[in-house]
Amino acid sequence: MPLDKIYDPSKVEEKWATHWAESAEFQANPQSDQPAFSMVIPPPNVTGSLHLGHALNTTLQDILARYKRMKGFNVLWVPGTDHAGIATQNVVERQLAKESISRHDIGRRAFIEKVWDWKKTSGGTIISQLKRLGASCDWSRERFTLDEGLSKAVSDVFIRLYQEGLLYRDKRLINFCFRCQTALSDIEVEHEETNGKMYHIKYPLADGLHYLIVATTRPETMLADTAVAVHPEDDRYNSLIGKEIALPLTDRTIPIVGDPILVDREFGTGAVKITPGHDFNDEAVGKRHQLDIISLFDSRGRIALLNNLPIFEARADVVKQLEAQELLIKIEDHRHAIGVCYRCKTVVEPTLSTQWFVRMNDPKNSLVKPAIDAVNNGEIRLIPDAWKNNYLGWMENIQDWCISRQIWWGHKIPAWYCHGSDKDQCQLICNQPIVAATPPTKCPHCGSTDLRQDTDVLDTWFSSALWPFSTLGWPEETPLLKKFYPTTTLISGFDILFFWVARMIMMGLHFTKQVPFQDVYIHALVRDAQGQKMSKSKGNVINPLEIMERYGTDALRFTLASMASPGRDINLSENRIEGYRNFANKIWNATRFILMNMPNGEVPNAPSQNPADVWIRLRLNETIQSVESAMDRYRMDEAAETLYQFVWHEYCDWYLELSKVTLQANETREGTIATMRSVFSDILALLHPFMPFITAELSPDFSQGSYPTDKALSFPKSDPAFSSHPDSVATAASVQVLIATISEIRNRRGEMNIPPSEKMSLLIGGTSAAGGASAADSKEDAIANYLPYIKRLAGIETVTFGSASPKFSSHFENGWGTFHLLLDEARIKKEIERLTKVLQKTEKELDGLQSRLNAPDFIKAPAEVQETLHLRLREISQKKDQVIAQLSKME
RNA sequence: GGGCGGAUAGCUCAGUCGGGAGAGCGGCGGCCUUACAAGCCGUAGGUCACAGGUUCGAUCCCUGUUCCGCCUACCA
Repeated sequence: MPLDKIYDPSKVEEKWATHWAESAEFQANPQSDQPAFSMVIPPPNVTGSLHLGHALNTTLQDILARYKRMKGFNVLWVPGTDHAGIATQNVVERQLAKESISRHDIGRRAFIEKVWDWKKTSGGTIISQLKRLGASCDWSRERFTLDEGLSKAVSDVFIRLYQEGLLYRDKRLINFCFRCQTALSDIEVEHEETNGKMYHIKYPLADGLHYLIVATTRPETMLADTAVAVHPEDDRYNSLIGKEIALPLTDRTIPIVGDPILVDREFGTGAVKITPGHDFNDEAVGKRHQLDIISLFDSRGRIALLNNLPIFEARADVVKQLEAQELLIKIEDHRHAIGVCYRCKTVVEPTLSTQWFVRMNDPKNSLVKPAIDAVNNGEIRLIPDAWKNNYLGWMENIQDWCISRQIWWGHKIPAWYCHGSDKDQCQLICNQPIVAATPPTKCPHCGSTDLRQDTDVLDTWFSSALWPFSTLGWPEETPLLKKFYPTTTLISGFDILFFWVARMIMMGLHFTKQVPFQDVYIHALVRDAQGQKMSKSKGNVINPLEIMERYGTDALRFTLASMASPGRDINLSENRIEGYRNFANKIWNATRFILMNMPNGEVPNAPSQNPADVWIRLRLNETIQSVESAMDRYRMDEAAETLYQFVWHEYCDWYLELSKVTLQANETREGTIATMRSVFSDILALLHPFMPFITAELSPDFSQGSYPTDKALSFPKSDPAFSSHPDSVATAASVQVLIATISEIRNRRGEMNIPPSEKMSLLIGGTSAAGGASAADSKEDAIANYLPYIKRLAGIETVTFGSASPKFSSHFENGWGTFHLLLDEARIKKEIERLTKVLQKTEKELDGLQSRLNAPDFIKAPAEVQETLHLRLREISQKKDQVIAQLSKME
């Protein structure tokens, strides 16, 4: 079936995506004795839909997976999704809101059912999009963080951490999002610079005579103040330490304390209101001075003391009251960072609350220390390693991790509390949670059967921290776990380095006593062409599915791969994608050309000695080696670029063009077809990890029978014996001279605008170094083989050999001799112009070189450097002499 | 405040044992040379952010400055 003239990805991609998703060829085999290679996908949110971050992440993993598979590894790539507690709950709540229903209206059980329903109908979107991208995951092993097995792992880990004292429940200040109605961990709070106000407020002393001025950005919290702090060495205030303040708007008095740690004498007024119930710093001050803690907000962020006003209205109200009492000195503009919820961007409030925490700062460093060591000693490699310092810095300052969330969608906390009535018997003990895998039937202390499970669920990141081993069956000793754990490589974006990667390292080391992965490849963010972060509000979001539609999935994949240079964000520009779409078309048309020359699908098997065939095989070998070297260093960008250059600018531009000569002659034809086909077949294989669709589509044309699966399709091997053989090397060198010769002639034709249709004449003489007619004769034989190539590719009709030096010609020299491109008199003016330009350039280059060589201390440079520079000097001055000779001859 | 990354052609980006600056796109000129006009051939275009330093020699190493991005932090 003849191929279309233009490659249309939409005609083939769907077919292959479906084929890969349904076939068993990517299923890993725990019984195989091939070397294992394993990865787990960073599970996208089940609510997700494909964005460019997913596309990049998945493409890089797929390239690696397919590459390793073709290299003979037993590859396991585990796919799956994350239940994404808050995000998913938000989605379903929004749906209910359309019917004016809140989750509380229908209750917890019914709501959870709704979420599962939603998951069943809509949760597969992201997975099918990953499949559409060509991801060669083992889809038979798809996991979900709320699967039974994974939930068992979560429960086990929770219980063990509790038993080891690494998990505790405590009433502490935590970040609370009143919109999501839940506590958040530290890193779930984003800091946003905003223009706020700084309020200066008069705080009268209890004696009624003096006052202090405090400065605050959150005046409404003053209702929960329990002290004012000053610096003990601040002469303005230190005599007041120990005195009392009559806190305005309340009937309370609060002490003035001296605290050198918190108070900065230079900032604000040097006197700080202390609100331990709503500020992390103040909480610390409160601990140091045994201050009371007052909580202002109810669970919805309203202040009971102010008629249940929400925070921002309460602020306005407080300001109004202060003004009325003439206690407000001034309001200044003030730029500062406020914390917002990473899910809904609502301002979060530090709030006193009882929550579960993972202890990071335990004296034995059980979780943190091993995770630091593993990266320090290279057991886990971060790539690029610039991330190491970042990682270590964060780990060294890590705080306890708040893991309980007051939402409904997620893993329920396996803890029960006794609500028994016999308070006298075990009043204290019954307040302790009963942590167990299965619901206890009665309180072990008082025997009461009134036990109620903790209503909170766990932070989504708690379950994803176990992902590399929970997906393989842990805590069971499954064959899968044995064969594929620790996983080989993790590919992740830097944005979840702390949310996810660091926690997997801690949990992995603690529970499996092994690293969860050996290499962590950290890729960057995809931005728009101007380097702006893509966001819905800016309207600059590029939808990968739309790109795939317009340019093809291979083009998108190749773009992402080739732009993924380490440590740098990707600014995705559409013209780059278009360029790689053209590349796919180039491959398509190269196929058409080759098939045109093997009309019956017959593949001759004769090895060829045609120079161009030898040359391209040698270059193929070198390309294979470069690609392998790049892949081993996780330089997918380098590998992609190398392939692009080789395929387009060597194989297509030169080799196929040169081959048109040998294809014309019966005695050379077969060998060329064989080489052309086999090299191209290797090219398709080399490109397959990057552009799986088009290569899968075209490969069958170059092999007997049907499309070979990845497992059968092996990565091309380089052939060092052939590459280093003196005959191959010599032939390839000659072809390089041939290419240079053709380029020189084309260059002159181009400058003079001589169209290809106009055939020209060439006179070839001996090299000036050898000189004389005999030298010219000896060259004649050497060049003879190459003349047909020169004629066809450079538009030459007649070639003569001789030592004459024609007056009207453009001339150049190389290893083969002296070439005169014969011109008619009318063109000489153009040639003189060209030569004058060349002369200027040469002189400039010569000057630069001369001055470097003449530098007084240049003798200190290494001998070989001196040598090459002198050599270059000789070459250039020789060239200059030639140009001058040419010019003088023509005048 | 601290830390990290970036600044190279008009645009998007490569480029480390320090020794002649590259690609794609765009521009310009010429070609339907029958695989491909999503193509072919040729060509122009850069004080490698700025200022110092080390060196025989710096896009590359060191110091400082400016601008941009990100992370992080208790300046109320």
